Amino acid sequence: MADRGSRKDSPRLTARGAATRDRIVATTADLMFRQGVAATTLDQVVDACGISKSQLYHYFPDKEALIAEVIAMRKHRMVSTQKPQLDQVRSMRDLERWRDWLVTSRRERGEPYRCPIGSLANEVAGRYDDARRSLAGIFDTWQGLLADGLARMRESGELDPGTDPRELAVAVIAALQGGYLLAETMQDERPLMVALDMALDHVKAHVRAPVANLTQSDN
Amino acid sequence: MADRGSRKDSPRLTARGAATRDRIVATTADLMFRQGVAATTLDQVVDACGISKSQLYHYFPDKEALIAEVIAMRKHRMVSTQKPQLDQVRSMRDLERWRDWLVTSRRERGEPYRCPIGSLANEVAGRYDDARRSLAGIFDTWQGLLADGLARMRESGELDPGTDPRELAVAVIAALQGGYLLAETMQDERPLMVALDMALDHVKAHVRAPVANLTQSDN
DNA sequence: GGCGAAATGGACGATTTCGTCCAGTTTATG
DNA sequence: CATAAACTGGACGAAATCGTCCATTTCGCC
Repeated sequence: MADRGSRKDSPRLTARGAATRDRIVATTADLMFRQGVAATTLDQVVDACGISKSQLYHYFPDKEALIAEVIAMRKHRMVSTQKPQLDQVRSMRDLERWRDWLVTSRRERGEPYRCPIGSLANEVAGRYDDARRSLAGIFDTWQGLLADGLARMRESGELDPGTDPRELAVAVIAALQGGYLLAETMQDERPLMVALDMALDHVKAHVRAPVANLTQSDN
Repeated sequence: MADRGSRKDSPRLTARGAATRDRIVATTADLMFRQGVAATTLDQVVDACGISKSQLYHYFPDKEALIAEVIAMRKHRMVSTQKPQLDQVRSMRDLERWRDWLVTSRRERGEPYRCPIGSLANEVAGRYDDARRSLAGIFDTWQGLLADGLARMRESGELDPGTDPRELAVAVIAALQGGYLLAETMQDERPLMVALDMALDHVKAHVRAPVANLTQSDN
């Protein structure tokens, strides 16, 4: 398993130190999620964490390194929430459950219509190339988790043998991201749902045609 | 026609003044497109325009007003480039032409994989609510142009009578935006093309089913 | 307990950035 | 051509922001 570099660069790290460090990253991630990377000040981080400036520079050489850690945390968090859901995908029904879970879990937490990864990517992609690459890796991993599920659907005969799970996964994640952007901008969750419905219809279009009963109305 | 306030707030405006003002907006728009809103400094704008600080504050009360003008310009530019294309949409073939034009025109200009409106929206949506509303209006207009084309396709009988052009347009624009985001992050235009192909397949799924030959494979 | 390293607090400096001010120049118009 | 208003240049101030420094406290370990 590839070490993210969180623990390696600081030779020795006390339990308290590790806790503080993690708290800094988590708090910064939250601030950057809500107001953006550039708009998040190190002084804000210091205040929100209840620490002093020297801590920040004790654990991170500069702001860019802190951003890198935030991204690493986002990857870890994405995998730990998405993997359990996507690993269970074996049918269209499971995929619909995943879609519903995406929408309802966001709604329940009262979070803004925004993807923690997508919004990050949009802001830093043209500015910090290392960050951009890391975020590309996150998207790649995400698409991989989804593609694995689609591959299972193909192997089990639900999807057409000619289906490319990877390409399908790219399309679905793109729809998800675009749906988030429109939903946030218009302050309305319907664009997100519409986009996800399109994506799932697109997957459904690759369902192996049943021998009879072609006229069923789906959705 | 709703005046955007470009000419109204300055009672008299010399030809030279108007030219300078427009140049400021255009240059700022370009800088913000390439490096983001927060990362674009007023001093950078001053340097890039070859003007001095007082001009900026002669024409615009503050940075937020300048951002507002940039957004207004983006709307104008979007309409002037998208409307000629989308007004001609009367069939799936036209829609495919629009898709190809989107991809190739970006490629020819050597621009980054980024939507001038989407990237703007992602950055300011959670920060300046006025800007967010304006951008929502742009998306709404854009979707309207596309929906009109889809409505023509429905009226001419190419699309199913039960089709909702507006909802379809939302889905297509979402795919476009998500495709842009993935393309920029992964530095690869394929996600954009995959997303647009999905969107067009989704429209195609609403093509009125021919009376016979139901088992045709689309795509 | 004692020693060295890690962890912490908070002031401080350098730079950037937004916005102001005022003196000088150009333009429109009688 | 004279005058007022639009236009312009560039220095300047105030605040924000990144990053540094050093004294002090806490922790790990013998």
